Amino acid sequence: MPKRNDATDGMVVSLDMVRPYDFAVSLRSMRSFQPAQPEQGNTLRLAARIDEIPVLIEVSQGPGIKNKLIASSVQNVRASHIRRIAEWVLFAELDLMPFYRLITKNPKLAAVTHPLYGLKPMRPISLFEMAVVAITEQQISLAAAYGIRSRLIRRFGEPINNEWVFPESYALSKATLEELRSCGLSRQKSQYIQELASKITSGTLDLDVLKTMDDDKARETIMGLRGFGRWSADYILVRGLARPDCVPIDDLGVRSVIGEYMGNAERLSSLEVTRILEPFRPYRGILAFYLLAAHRLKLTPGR
DNA sequence: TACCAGGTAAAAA
DNA sequence: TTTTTACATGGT
Repeated sequence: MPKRNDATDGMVVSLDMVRPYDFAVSLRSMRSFQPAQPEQGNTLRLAARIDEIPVLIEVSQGPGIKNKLIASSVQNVRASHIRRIAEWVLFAELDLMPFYRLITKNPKLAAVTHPLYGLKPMRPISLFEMAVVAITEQQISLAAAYGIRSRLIRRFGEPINNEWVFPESYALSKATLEELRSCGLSRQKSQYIQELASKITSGTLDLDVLKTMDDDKARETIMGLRGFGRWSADYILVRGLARPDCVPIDDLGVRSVIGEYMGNAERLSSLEVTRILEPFRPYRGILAFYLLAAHRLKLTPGR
């Protein structure tokens, strides 16, 4: 039941998460995949634009109530919007139980995933942002892509309480190619981004329809867009939509981590990864995600 | 300094 | 149809 929060004149919403869910583990896992950041505490901060207004949503555990999640905003915005965004990002509707039942048949894997009980992948607020991220990360190092995105965000995004709202498609469609290039994008990538942003702004393209498509149809749709090849399509399915059965089998990290926990400790070939994951349909993506998280969280204890 | 890093579209062969 | 090329930044 949405409530006015008198102290802040904002909105507070309790989230409806399909259990099991562990917010703390999910937050630690998500941060372990990001470049090192200043300490951010136990709160997830989501900057979004809602009804033309920049809004900061904060998600945290209700006081003393382990299973209750609270999303709040200081800005005055409809509870339904806060709920929709937070439940999308946290993957509220994902039911982990069938995955856990599947994994108990393999004691070795069950031992790896047990400490992560309740872990769900987090998804970016918008698929437009995800698509731009995919383009920036093509070919160049993640560090280089991160720098380019920082400049894009500071130039075309909006600040809200020390966070930044990722640029609207409108802002990037209006940007000149020179402006985009000055952020560090190649001529080619600037065109991809401008074209994508223009299609979305004009209403020709709605990336949210991907949410209603099965994996193959979504992949095919993304690859129909200029600038998006096989790698980018898979990247969006895995990271942007967190499809439970999707795995980036060419990814070096995935090949290493599957080898570490399910193989001979060596990095495997893409073919071997495909074969070894076969029995774990339709949760191959969740399994790969758990193994990556187990690996990352071990390497960076205390984060 | 030179090379490579979680690619892609377009040109050339 | 398959192979080659240009492209931009940051780390090593």
